[in-house]
Amino acid sequence: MINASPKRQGGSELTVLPRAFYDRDPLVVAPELLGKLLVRGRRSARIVEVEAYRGSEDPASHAYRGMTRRNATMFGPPGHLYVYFTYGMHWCANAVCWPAQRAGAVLLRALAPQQGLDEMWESRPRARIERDLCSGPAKLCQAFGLDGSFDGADLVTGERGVVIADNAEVVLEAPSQGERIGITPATGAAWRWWVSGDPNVSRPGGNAVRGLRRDEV
DNA sequence: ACCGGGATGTTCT
DNA sequence: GAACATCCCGGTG
Repeated sequence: MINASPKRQGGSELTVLPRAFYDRDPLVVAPELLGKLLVRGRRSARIVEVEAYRGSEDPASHAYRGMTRRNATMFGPPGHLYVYFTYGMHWCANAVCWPAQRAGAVLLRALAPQQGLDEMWESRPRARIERDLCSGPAKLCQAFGLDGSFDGADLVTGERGVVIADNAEVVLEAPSQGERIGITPATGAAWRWWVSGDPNVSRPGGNAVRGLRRDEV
């Protein structure tokens, strides 16, 4: 039980997002997560890029073909962290959404580091500039030390020391929106959102894989 | 800046 | 055996 009510370095209290925040359609939750703070111990960062995965209705979702050992957390209650292993070496983190069984999730794709940067640099020795710390789904897991032992962690109680908190200081402009990145069933759905112009966004030009250009909103 | 390819091993077919 | 919600490095302009 750590950091259920984390404090900023300056002393102002942070408000942890309640369960009800996550208990909604991931398409609604995802853009609302922009600007919120991911907090673990002294480390905190503003969420600047997310993608929605719509459970069993979404061919690109890990939950599309039903529950397996890997994706079991997605089928549990909302407000927990779904952390999975991919490409033989990387971890990625999602916030579980929707009521249990619907298996919705929001992938955290990029963060803007706020505090505890020294620990992030230590966790990411290959990073050369600050925007390399959290500018990708696997990078941010490295920076925050998130791995399989955090799969299922409750973001509301802060049971394993990780929470997502409100961030009243940030005024949020209308986010940019485009297609999701790195999925093979290219669904055509624009279920990725990012903070316009933020240098930490993983691919500012949209889905620009292999020379493809995407229209931005 | 952009592009191509290798790393690396779990999960599911 | 193939796929994988990625990253990093080394090539070329």
